[in-house]
Amino acid sequence: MHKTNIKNHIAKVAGQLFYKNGYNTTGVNEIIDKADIAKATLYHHFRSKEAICIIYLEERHTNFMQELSDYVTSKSEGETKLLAIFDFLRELYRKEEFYGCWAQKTLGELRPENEKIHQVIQRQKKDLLLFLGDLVGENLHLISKAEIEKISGGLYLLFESAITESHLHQNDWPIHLAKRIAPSLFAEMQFKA
Amino acid sequence: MHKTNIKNHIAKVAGQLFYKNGYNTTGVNEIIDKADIAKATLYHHFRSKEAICIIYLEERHTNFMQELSDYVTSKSEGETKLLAIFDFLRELYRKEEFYGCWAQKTLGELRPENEKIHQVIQRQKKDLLLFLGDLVGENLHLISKAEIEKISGGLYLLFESAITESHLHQNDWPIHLAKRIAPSLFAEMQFKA
DNA sequence: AAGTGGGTAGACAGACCAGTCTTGTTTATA
DNA sequence: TATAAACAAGACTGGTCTGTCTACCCACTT
Repeated sequence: MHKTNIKNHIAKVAGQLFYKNGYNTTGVNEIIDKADIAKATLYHHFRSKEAICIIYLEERHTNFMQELSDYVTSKSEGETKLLAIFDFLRELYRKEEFYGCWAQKTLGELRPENEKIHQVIQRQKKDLLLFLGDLVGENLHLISKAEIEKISGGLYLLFESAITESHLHQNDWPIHLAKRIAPSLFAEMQFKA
Repeated sequence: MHKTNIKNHIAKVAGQLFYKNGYNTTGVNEIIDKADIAKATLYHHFRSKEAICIIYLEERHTNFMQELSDYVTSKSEGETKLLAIFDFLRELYRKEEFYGCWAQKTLGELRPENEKIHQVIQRQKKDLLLFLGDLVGENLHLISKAEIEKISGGLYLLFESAITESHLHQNDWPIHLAKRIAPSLFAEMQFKA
Protein backbone atom coordinates (compact mmCIF):
# COMPACT_ATOMS: atom_id res chain seq x y z
CA MET A 1 0.00 0.00 0.00
CA HIS A 2 1.43 3.31 -1.09
CA LYS A 3 0.77 5.97 1.47
CA THR A 4 0.55 8.64 -1.21
CA ASN A 5 -3.18 8.43 -1.58
CA ILE A 6 -4.81 6.66 1.28
CA LYS A 7 -7.92 8.79 1.19
CA ASN A 8 -8.64 7.75 -2.39
CA HIS A 9 -7.91 4.17 -1.51
CA ILE A 10 -10.42 4.22 1.35
CA ALA A 11 -13.07 5.86 -0.81
CA LYS A 12 -12.54 3.31 -3.54
CA VAL A 13 -12.80 0.29 -1.26
CA ALA A 14 -15.77 1.73 0.60
CA GLY A 15 -17.44 2.53 -2.70
CA GLN A 16 -17.08 -1.02 -3.96
CA LEU A 17 -18.65 -2.34 -0.78
CA PHE A 18 -21.45 0.22 -0.73
CA TYR A 19 -22.28 -0.52 -4.33
CA LYS A 20 -22.22 -4.26 -4.01
CA ASN A 21 -23.66 -4.83 -0.56
CA GLY A 22 -25.52 -1.64 0.22
CA TYR A 23 -24.74 1.33 2.38
CA ASN A 24 -26.41 0.22 5.57
CA THR A 25 -25.15 -3.33 5.57
CA THR A 26 -21.58 -2.17 5.06
CA GLY A 27 -19.95 -1.35 8.38
CA VAL A 28 -16.86 0.74 8.88
CA ASN A 29 -15.16 -2.29 10.35
CA GLU A 30 -15.61 -4.10 7.06
CA ILE A 31 -14.23 -1.11 5.22
CA ILE A 32 -11.07 -0.89 7.30
CA ASP A 33 -10.55 -4.62 7.03
CA LYS A 34 -10.82 -4.66 3.26
CA ALA A 35 -8.83 -1.44 2.89
CA ASP A 36 -6.24 -2.77 5.32
CA ILE A 37 -6.06 0.40 7.37
CA ALA A 38 -6.71 1.38 10.96
CA LYS A 39 -9.96 2.83 12.12
CA ALA A 40 -8.28 6.00 13.30
CA THR A 41 -6.90 6.47 9.81
CA LEU A 42 -10.37 6.31 8.34
CA TYR A 43 -11.70 8.88 10.75
CA HIS A 44 -8.67 11.02 10.17
CA HIS A 45 -9.65 11.37 6.52
CA PHE A 46 -13.44 11.36 6.82
CA ARG A 47 -15.69 13.01 9.33
CA SER A 48 -18.21 10.18 9.26
CA LYS A 49 -19.49 7.24 7.31
CA GLU A 50 -21.96 9.52 5.58
CA ALA A 51 -19.10 11.72 4.40
CA ILE A 52 -17.58 8.69 2.70
CA CYS A 53 -20.93 7.97 1.11
CA ILE A 54 -21.13 11.42 -0.43
CA ILE A 55 -17.60 11.18 -1.80
CA TYR A 56 -18.48 7.76 -3.17
CA LEU A 57 -21.58 9.04 -4.93
CA GLU A 58 -19.78 11.99 -6.41
CA GLU A 59 -16.84 9.95 -7.58
CA ARG A 60 -19.07 7.43 -9.31
CA HIS A 61 -21.13 10.12 -10.96
CA THR A 62 -18.18 12.13 -12.24
CA ASN A 63 -16.57 9.01 -13.55
CA PHE A 64 -19.74 7.74 -15.15
CA MET A 65 -20.53 11.00 -16.90
CA GLN A 66 -16.98 11.31 -18.17
CA GLU A 67 -16.93 7.81 -19.57
CA LEU A 68 -20.36 8.18 -21.11
CA SER A 69 -19.34 11.46 -22.67
CA ASP A 70 -16.12 9.99 -24.03
CA TYR A 71 -17.97 7.03 -25.42
CA VAL A 72 -20.57 8.94 -27.40
CA THR A 73 -18.03 11.48 -28.59
CA SER A 74 -16.22 8.71 -30.43
CA LYS A 75 -19.37 7.82 -32.38
CA SER A 76 -20.49 9.42 -35.61
CA GLU A 77 -23.05 12.20 -35.56
CA GLY A 78 -26.79 11.74 -35.71
CA GLU A 79 -28.86 8.77 -34.66
CA THR A 80 -25.78 6.64 -34.02
CA LYS A 81 -24.57 9.01 -31.36
CA LEU A 82 -27.92 9.12 -29.62
CA LEU A 83 -28.31 5.37 -29.56
CA ALA A 84 -24.73 4.85 -28.46
CA ILE A 85 -25.74 5.63 -24.89
CA PHE A 86 -27.38 2.21 -24.78
CA ASP A 87 -24.32 0.48 -26.17
CA PHE A 88 -22.42 2.14 -23.38
CA LEU A 89 -24.83 0.63 -20.90
CA ARG A 90 -24.43 -2.78 -22.41
CA GLU A 91 -20.70 -2.61 -21.89
CA LEU A 92 -21.27 -1.45 -18.36
CA TYR A 93 -23.61 -4.36 -17.77
CA ARG A 94 -21.10 -6.83 -19.09
CA LYS A 95 -18.42 -5.68 -16.73
CA GLU A 96 -18.05 -7.66 -13.59
CA GLU A 97 -19.41 -5.85 -10.61
CA PHE A 98 -22.56 -4.43 -12.09
CA TYR A 99 -25.30 -3.94 -9.53
CA GLY A 100 -27.62 -1.41 -11.11
CA CYS A 101 -27.75 2.27 -10.36
CA TRP A 102 -25.68 3.23 -7.30
CA ALA A 103 -27.65 6.41 -6.79
CA GLN A 104 -31.03 4.70 -6.79
CA LYS A 105 -29.70 2.00 -4.52
CA THR A 106 -28.41 4.51 -2.01
CA LEU A 107 -31.51 6.66 -2.18
CA GLY A 108 -33.71 3.71 -1.38
CA GLU A 109 -31.85 2.98 1.83
CA LEU A 110 -32.15 6.36 3.43
CA ARG A 111 -34.86 7.72 5.63
CA PRO A 112 -36.73 10.59 4.00
CA GLU A 113 -35.37 13.07 6.53
CA ASN A 114 -31.87 12.62 5.16
CA GLU A 115 -32.19 15.41 2.63
CA LYS A 116 -28.51 16.03 1.99
CA ILE A 117 -27.90 12.86 0.03
CA HIS A 118 -31.28 13.09 -1.65
CA GLN A 119 -30.27 16.47 -3.03
CA VAL A 120 -26.91 15.19 -4.22
CA ILE A 121 -28.62 12.44 -6.17
CA GLN A 122 -31.27 14.73 -7.58
CA ARG A 123 -28.62 17.08 -8.87
CA GLN A 124 -26.70 14.23 -10.47
CA LYS A 125 -29.73 12.98 -12.33
CA LYS A 126 -30.48 16.48 -13.54
CA ASP A 127 -26.91 16.55 -14.79
CA LEU A 128 -27.59 13.47 -16.83
CA LEU A 129 -30.81 14.96 -18.12
CA LEU A 130 -28.98 18.11 -19.22
CA PHE A 131 -26.31 16.04 -20.92
CA LEU A 132 -28.95 14.16 -22.87
CA GLY A 133 -30.65 17.42 -23.73
CA ASP A 134 -27.44 18.76 -25.23
CA LEU A 135 -26.86 15.51 -27.06
CA VAL A 136 -30.30 15.61 -28.61
CA GLY A 137 -29.96 19.26 -29.50
CA GLU A 138 -26.66 18.61 -31.24
CA ASN A 139 -27.82 15.62 -33.21
CA LEU A 140 -31.34 16.39 -34.29
CA HIS A 141 -32.80 19.26 -36.29
CA LEU A 142 -35.38 20.39 -33.82
CA ILE A 143 -37.47 23.45 -33.87
CA SER A 144 -38.49 23.90 -30.28
CA LYS A 145 -36.95 23.53 -26.90
CA ALA A 146 -40.06 21.62 -25.92
CA GLU A 147 -39.26 18.91 -28.43
CA ILE A 148 -35.72 18.61 -27.17
CA GLU A 149 -37.05 18.19 -23.66
CA LYS A 150 -39.56 15.59 -24.70
CA ILE A 151 -37.03 13.48 -26.56
CA SER A 152 -34.19 13.77 -24.08
CA GLY A 153 -36.62 13.11 -21.26
CA GLY A 154 -37.78 10.00 -23.03
CA LEU A 155 -34.23 8.84 -23.55
CA TYR A 156 -33.60 9.52 -19.90
CA LEU A 157 -36.52 7.37 -18.79
CA LEU A 158 -35.47 4.52 -21.04
CA PHE A 159 -31.86 4.87 -19.99
CA GLU A 160 -32.65 4.75 -16.31
CA SER A 161 -34.94 1.77 -16.50
CA ALA A 162 -32.50 -0.05 -18.75
CA ILE A 163 -29.92 0.13 -15.97
CA THR A 164 -32.26 -0.78 -13.17
CA GLU A 165 -34.20 -3.52 -14.92
CA SER A 166 -31.20 -5.26 -16.43
CA HIS A 167 -29.84 -5.65 -12.95
CA LEU A 168 -33.17 -6.75 -11.53
CA HIS A 169 -33.73 -9.39 -14.21
CA GLN A 170 -30.08 -10.33 -14.38
CA ASN A 171 -30.34 -10.04 -18.14
CA ASP A 172 -29.57 -7.36 -20.66
CA TRP A 173 -32.84 -7.49 -22.57
CA PRO A 174 -34.00 -4.19 -21.06
CA ILE A 175 -30.96 -2.49 -22.53
CA HIS A 176 -31.50 -3.94 -25.98
CA LEU A 177 -35.18 -3.20 -25.89
CA ALA A 178 -34.60 0.38 -24.76
CA LYS A 179 -32.25 0.89 -27.69
CA ARG A 180 -34.73 -0.68 -30.06
CA ILE A 181 -37.68 1.47 -29.08
CA ALA A 182 -35.75 4.69 -28.59
CA PRO A 183 -35.86 5.59 -32.31
CA SER A 184 -39.64 5.85 -32.19
CA LEU A 185 -39.08 8.89 -29.95
CA PHE A 186 -37.60 10.84 -32.83
CA ALA A 187 -39.24 8.99 -35.72
CA GLU A 188 -40.35 12.03 -37.65
CA MET A 189 -37.29 14.12 -36.80
CA GLN A 190 -34.43 14.76 -39.14
CA PHE A 191 -30.92 13.83 -38.18
CA LYS A 192 -28.07 16.25 -38.49
CA ALA A 193 -24.88 15.55 -40.46
CA MET B 1 -56.86 -2.77 18.80
CA HIS B 2 -59.02 -5.63 17.67
CA LYS B 3 -57.32 -8.91 18.33
CA THR B 4 -58.99 -10.50 15.35
CA ASN B 5 -56.21 -9.78 12.94
CA ILE B 6 -53.02 -8.93 14.67
CA LYS B 7 -50.85 -10.62 12.10
CA ASN B 8 -52.22 -8.38 9.38
CA HIS B 9 -51.84 -5.41 11.62
CA ILE B 10 -48.16 -6.17 12.24
CA ALA B 11 -47.51 -6.72 8.55
CA LYS B 12 -49.21 -3.47 7.71
CA VAL B 13 -47.30 -1.38 10.23
CA ALA B 14 -44.00 -3.05 9.36
CA GLY B 15 -44.72 -2.54 5.69
CA GLN B 16 -45.30 1.16 6.13
CA LEU B 17 -42.02 1.50 7.99
CA PHE B 18 -40.07 -0.62 5.52
CA TYR B 19 -41.45 1.34 2.62
CA LYS B 20 -40.88 4.75 4.12
CA ASN B 21 -37.62 4.29 5.98
CA GLY B 22 -36.05 1.26 4.42
CA TYR B 23 -35.77 -2.35 5.49
CA ASN B 24 -32.41 -2.21 7.20
CA THR B 25 -32.97 0.96 9.13
CA THR B 26 -36.27 -0.32 10.50
CA GLY B 27 -35.71 -2.36 13.63
CA VAL B 28 -38.15 -4.80 15.14
CA ASN B 29 -38.28 -2.64 18.24
CA GLU B 30 -39.62 0.20 16.15
CA ILE B 31 -42.17 -2.12 14.61
CA ILE B 32 -43.51 -3.36 17.93
CA ASP B 33 -43.62 0.19 19.30
CA LYS B 34 -45.62 1.51 16.35
CA ALA B 35 -47.81 -1.57 16.19
CA ASP B 36 -48.31 -1.41 19.95
CA ILE B 37 -47.65 -5.07 20.51
CA ALA B 38 -45.15 -7.14 22.44
CA LYS B 39 -42.06 -8.59 20.90
CA ALA B 40 -43.16 -12.11 21.70
CA THR B 41 -46.34 -11.49 19.77
CA LEU B 42 -44.38 -10.47 16.71
CA TYR B 43 -42.25 -13.59 16.86
CA HIS B 44 -45.29 -15.68 17.50
CA HIS B 45 -46.64 -14.69 14.10
CA PHE B 46 -43.42 -14.39 12.12
CA ARG B 47 -40.33 -16.54 12.08
CA SER B 48 -38.00 -13.61 11.49
CA LYS B 49 -37.75 -10.07 10.27
CA GLU B 50 -37.06 -11.38 6.79
CA ALA B 51 -40.31 -13.34 6.89
CA ILE B 52 -42.15 -10.10 7.55
CA CYS B 53 -40.33 -8.56 4.64
CA ILE B 54 -41.49 -11.25 2.25
CA ILE B 55 -45.10 -10.95 3.43
CA TYR B 56 -44.76 -7.20 3.02
CA LEU B 57 -43.51 -7.50 -0.54
CA GLU B 58 -46.17 -9.97 -1.51
CA GLU B 59 -48.97 -7.99 0.03
CA ARG B 60 -47.92 -4.82 -1.74
CA HIS B 61 -47.58 -6.59 -5.03
CA THR B 62 -50.91 -8.37 -4.87
CA ASN B 63 -52.62 -5.20 -3.85
CA PHE B 64 -50.91 -3.14 -6.50
CA MET B 65 -51.71 -5.55 -9.31
CA GLN B 66 -55.31 -5.83 -8.22
CA GLU B 67 -55.80 -2.08 -8.07
CA LEU B 68 -54.04 -1.56 -11.37
CA SER B 69 -56.15 -4.24 -12.97
CA ASP B 70 -59.36 -2.78 -11.57
CA TYR B 71 -58.37 0.66 -12.71
CA VAL B 72 -57.71 -0.22 -16.33
CA THR B 73 -60.75 -2.47 -16.52
CA SER B 74 -62.94 0.53 -15.89
CA LYS B 75 -61.52 2.35 -18.90
CA SER B 76 -62.72 2.02 -22.46
CA GLU B 77 -60.97 -0.32 -24.87
CA GLY B 78 -58.02 0.57 -27.04
CA GLU B 79 -55.45 3.27 -26.54
CA THR B 80 -57.27 4.70 -23.54
CA LYS B 81 -56.91 1.47 -21.65
CA LEU B 82 -53.24 1.17 -22.40
CA LEU B 83 -52.46 4.71 -21.36
CA ALA B 84 -54.59 4.44 -18.26
CA ILE B 85 -51.74 2.67 -16.50
CA PHE B 86 -49.98 6.01 -16.28
CA ASP B 87 -53.05 7.74 -14.91
CA PHE B 88 -53.09 5.08 -12.29
CA LEU B 89 -49.51 5.94 -11.39
CA ARG B 90 -50.33 9.59 -11.15
CA GLU B 91 -53.01 8.83 -8.61
CA LEU B 92 -50.57 6.66 -6.73
CA TYR B 93 -48.03 9.45 -6.75
CA ARG B 94 -50.52 11.93 -5.40
CA LYS B 95 -51.39 9.79 -2.45
CA GLU B 96 -49.56 10.55 0.72
CA GLU B 97 -46.88 8.05 1.49
CA PHE B 98 -45.43 7.55 -1.95
CA TYR B 99 -41.79 6.59 -1.87
CA GLY B 100 -41.19 5.01 -5.24
CA CYS B 101 -41.04 1.31 -5.97
CA TRP B 102 -40.98 -0.82 -2.82
CA ALA B 103 -39.49 -3.76 -4.65
CA GLN B 104 -36.59 -1.79 -6.11
CA LYS B 105 -35.98 -0.15 -2.77
CA THR B 106 -35.80 -3.46 -0.98
CA LEU B 107 -33.70 -5.08 -3.65
CA GLY B 108 -31.11 -2.35 -3.40
CA GLU B 109 -30.60 -2.92 0.28
CA LEU B 110 -29.79 -6.58 0.17
CA ARG B 111 -26.48 -8.26 -0.28
CA PRO B 112 -26.28 -10.21 -3.53
CA GLU B 113 -26.15 -13.51 -1.68
CA ASN B 114 -29.71 -13.03 -0.46
CA GLU B 115 -31.29 -14.78 -3.40
CA LYS B 116 -34.66 -15.56 -1.89
CA ILE B 117 -35.96 -12.02 -1.91
CA HIS B 118 -34.29 -11.30 -5.24
CA GLN B 119 -36.32 -14.14 -6.75
CA VAL B 120 -39.54 -12.92 -5.19
CA ILE B 121 -39.03 -9.49 -6.74
CA GLN B 122 -38.03 -10.90 -10.11
CA ARG B 123 -41.17 -12.98 -10.23
CA GLN B 124 -43.33 -10.00 -9.33
CA LYS B 125 -41.88 -7.88 -12.09
CA LYS B 126 -42.41 -10.69 -14.56
CA ASP B 127 -46.00 -10.74 -13.37
CA LEU B 128 -46.34 -7.10 -14.26
CA LEU B 129 -44.73 -7.74 -17.61
CA LEU B 130 -47.19 -10.52 -18.35
CA PHE B 131 -50.09 -8.34 -17.32
CA LEU B 132 -48.95 -5.65 -19.72
CA GLY B 133 -48.47 -8.24 -22.43
CA ASP B 134 -52.08 -9.36 -22.04
CA LEU B 135 -53.27 -5.78 -21.98
CA VAL B 136 -51.46 -4.99 -25.20
CA GLY B 137 -52.69 -8.16 -26.85
CA GLU B 138 -56.27 -7.36 -25.93
CA ASN B 139 -56.20 -3.78 -27.10
CA LEU B 140 -54.14 -3.77 -30.24
CA HIS B 141 -54.49 -5.63 -33.52
CA LEU B 142 -51.10 -7.24 -33.59
CA ILE B 143 -49.77 -9.83 -35.90
CA SER B 144 -46.89 -11.32 -34.03
CA LYS B 145 -46.05 -12.26 -30.49
CA ALA B 146 -42.78 -10.42 -31.02
CA GLU B 147 -44.60 -7.16 -31.50
CA ILE B 148 -46.63 -7.67 -28.37
CA GLU B 149 -43.44 -8.28 -26.45
CA LYS B 150 -41.78 -5.22 -27.85
CA ILE B 151 -44.65 -2.91 -27.04
CA SER B 152 -45.46 -4.30 -23.63
CA GLY B 153 -41.76 -4.34 -22.78
CA GLY B 154 -41.54 -0.71 -23.76
CA LEU B 155 -44.54 0.15 -21.63
CA TYR B 156 -42.96 -1.74 -18.80
CA LEU B 157 -39.72 0.24 -19.03
CA LEU B 158 -41.58 3.54 -19.13
CA PHE B 159 -43.86 2.46 -16.33
CA GLU B 160 -41.03 1.46 -14.06
CA SER B 161 -38.97 4.57 -14.57
CA ALA B 162 -42.05 6.75 -14.19
CA ILE B 163 -42.46 5.38 -10.68
CA THR B 164 -38.82 5.59 -9.72
CA GLU B 165 -38.01 8.94 -11.26
CA SER B 166 -41.11 10.74 -10.02
CA HIS B 167 -40.07 9.80 -6.53
CA LEU B 168 -36.45 10.76 -7.10
CA HIS B 169 -37.30 14.17 -8.53
CA GLN B 170 -40.20 14.69 -6.17
CA ASN B 171 -42.27 15.67 -9.17
CA ASP B 172 -44.70 13.88 -11.44
CA TRP B 173 -43.23 15.01 -14.75
CA PRO B 174 -41.76 11.54 -15.41
CA ILE B 175 -45.26 10.08 -15.23
CA HIS B 176 -46.73 12.62 -17.60
CA LEU B 177 -43.84 12.31 -19.98
CA ALA B 178 -44.04 8.53 -19.98
CA LYS B 179 -47.70 8.74 -20.88
CA ARG B 180 -46.96 11.26 -23.58
CA ILE B 181 -44.29 9.26 -25.33
CA ALA B 182 -45.88 5.83 -24.87
CA PRO B 183 -48.11 6.22 -27.96
CA SER B 184 -45.06 6.35 -30.20
CA LEU B 185 -44.53 2.72 -29.23
CA PHE B 186 -47.65 1.67 -31.09
CA ALA B 187 -47.86 4.51 -33.57
CA GLU B 188 -48.47 2.38 -36.65
CA MET B 189 -50.63 -0.18 -34.88
CA GLN B 190 -54.37 -0.31 -35.10
CA PHE B 191 -56.47 -0.14 -32.00
CA LYS B 192 -59.18 -2.64 -31.36
CA ALA B 193 -62.78 -1.71 -30.63
C1' DA C 1 18.91 15.20 17.72
C1' DA C 2 14.42 16.79 18.62
C1' DG C 3 10.04 17.47 16.99
C1' DT C 4 6.11 16.86 13.93
C1' DG C 5 2.52 14.54 11.49
C1' DG C 6 0.49 10.64 9.33
C1' DG C 7 0.13 6.28 10.13
C1' DT C 8 -0.69 1.66 13.12
C1' DA C 9 -3.23 -1.35 16.51
C1' DG C 10 -6.85 -2.08 19.06
C1' DA C 11 -9.41 -1.21 23.42
C1' DC C 12 -13.40 1.09 24.55
C1' DA C 13 -18.09 3.54 24.99
C1' DG C 14 -22.74 3.68 24.30
C1' DA C 15 -26.23 2.57 21.52
C1' DC C 16 -28.76 -0.54 18.92
C1' DC C 17 -29.60 -5.03 16.57
C1' DA C 18 -32.42 -9.67 16.04
C1' DG C 19 -34.09 -13.03 18.48
C1' DT C 20 -35.18 -15.89 23.02
C1' DC C 21 -37.30 -16.61 27.19
C1' DT C 22 -40.00 -16.15 31.45
C1' DT C 23 -43.96 -14.82 33.75
C1' DG C 24 -48.34 -13.72 33.85
C1' DT C 25 -52.92 -12.10 31.78
C1' DT C 26 -56.74 -12.24 28.76
C1' DT C 27 -59.90 -14.60 25.74
C1' DA C 28 -62.42 -18.20 23.38
C1' DT C 29 -64.15 -22.39 23.33
C1' DA C 30 -65.26 -27.07 24.67
C1' DT D 1 -65.41 -24.42 34.67
C1' DA D 2 -61.26 -26.25 32.55
C1' DT D 3 -57.94 -25.82 29.02
C1' DA D 4 -55.34 -24.02 25.50
C1' DA D 5 -54.15 -20.45 22.64
C1' DA D 6 -53.11 -15.59 21.96
C1' DC D 7 -51.06 -11.73 23.81
C1' DA D 8 -48.39 -8.37 27.07
C1' DA D 9 -44.28 -6.71 29.25
C1' DG D 10 -39.80 -6.63 29.27
C1' DA D 11 -35.36 -8.77 30.86
C1' DC D 12 -31.79 -10.90 28.59
C1' DT D 13 -28.12 -12.88 25.20
C1' DG D 14 -24.72 -12.30 22.11
C1' DG D 15 -23.55 -9.68 18.71
C1' DT D 16 -22.80 -5.39 15.65
C1' DC D 17 -22.87 -0.59 14.96
C1' DT D 18 -20.42 4.22 14.66
C1' DG D 19 -17.24 6.84 16.55
C1' DT D 20 -13.46 8.08 20.25
C1' DC D 21 -9.38 7.40 22.60
C1' DT D 22 -4.77 6.00 24.06
C1' DA D 23 -0.37 4.66 22.91
C1' DC D 24 2.99 3.74 19.94
C1' DC D 25 5.71 3.80 15.38
C1' DC D 26 8.29 5.70 11.77
C1' DA D 27 9.80 8.95 8.31
C1' DC D 28 10.51 13.37 7.56
C1' DT D 29 12.17 18.17 8.39
C1' DT D 30 14.52 21.70 10.91
